[in-house]
Amino acid sequence: MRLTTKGRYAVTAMLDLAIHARQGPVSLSDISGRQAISLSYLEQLFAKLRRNGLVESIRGPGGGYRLSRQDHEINVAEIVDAVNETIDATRCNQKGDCHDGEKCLTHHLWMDLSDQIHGFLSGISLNHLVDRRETLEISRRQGRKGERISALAEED
Amino acid sequence: MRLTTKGRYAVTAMLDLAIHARQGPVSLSDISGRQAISLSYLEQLFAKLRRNGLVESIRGPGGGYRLSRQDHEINVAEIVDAVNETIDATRCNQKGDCHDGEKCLTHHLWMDLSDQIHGFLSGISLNHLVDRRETLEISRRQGRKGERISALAEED
DNA sequence: CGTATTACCCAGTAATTCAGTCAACTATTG
DNA sequence: CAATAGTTGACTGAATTACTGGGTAATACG
Ligand code: FES
Ligand code: FES
Repeated sequence: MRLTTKGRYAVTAMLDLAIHARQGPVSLSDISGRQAISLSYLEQLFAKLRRNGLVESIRGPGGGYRLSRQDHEINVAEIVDAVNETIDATRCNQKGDCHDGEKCLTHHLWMDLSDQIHGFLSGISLNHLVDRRETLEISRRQGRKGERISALAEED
Repeated sequence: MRLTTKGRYAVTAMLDLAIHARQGPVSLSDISGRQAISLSYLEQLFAKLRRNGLVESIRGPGGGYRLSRQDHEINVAEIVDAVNETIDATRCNQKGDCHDGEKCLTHHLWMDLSDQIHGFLSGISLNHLVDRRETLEISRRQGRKGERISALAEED
């Protein structure tokens, strides 16, 4: 099963993108600064996100990245899938051949688990995350160091 | 998140143990033969399983391992936990400090995911797995090469 | 008693994967 | 043209995994 820093960073970065969306394209160096993710590493991740049609890029000065769909149309599972091959709990990659060409004793269990995880993550959209109270909290705290985040979180 | 061959092997081996339970203690070399898992590797896994009170051992000729509880009282989450530290989807190990001492933007998401997975796996007992039709199928096929599995799967 | 059988323990290793870096390149804006 | 920002690919150090081997301790059986 693969859920590592790579997938987590990707989701974090996408969420950052979604939060700052209305201020126009967001550059990777902004995200890098706010989320403490290495710029070069972000470049790798966004290359994959772009190939999978989750974001689009605007080059040149003032450029950056933008979600290619609305934030309620992008779910977490897609993001993880995009950077991490696939979030699959089986050993055989769903092929059922990890004993010696045959299904191992526990194949079905891992298939079920994969479904479970995928179902859960695909039920959560970026919009969903943006709206969470805690996300606002954290994002506002991050905003204080450097970025103005304007009228996004003016309550509480 | 850690779910690797180690955890999968552990569950597979425990299931094998549960299936062959009524024939007395099961030796690791039997399991090794049936499930194609290296003997020395199994030893490592069972050391942990034993320390966590999931199995008990009988030494000497005719010895082997035995479940220390009934098969419906052992669930998959316990097994994975026993060999794999913990099955945790967060980066911070539940501590909420992976940004710089503070929660990252997506902390809550990974917490929820961890709960989800843990809930799912702890709802599945060994007994549950033993009773599945597919498990019988596969086990019987494995039985043909070497081991007699007697009247365990005489239907279909 | 002694030998075969099994668990137990520890140290080490090859291969893989992750996380991150670097450097060179291309496209766009102004 | 110069500055900005994305694009690409190769590369590295560190960690982890998966696995091996050698030796020790307990027990049953003859
Ligand atoms: S996990 Fe699919 S065959 Fe073993
Ligand atoms: S995953 Fe817990 S703080 Fe980032």
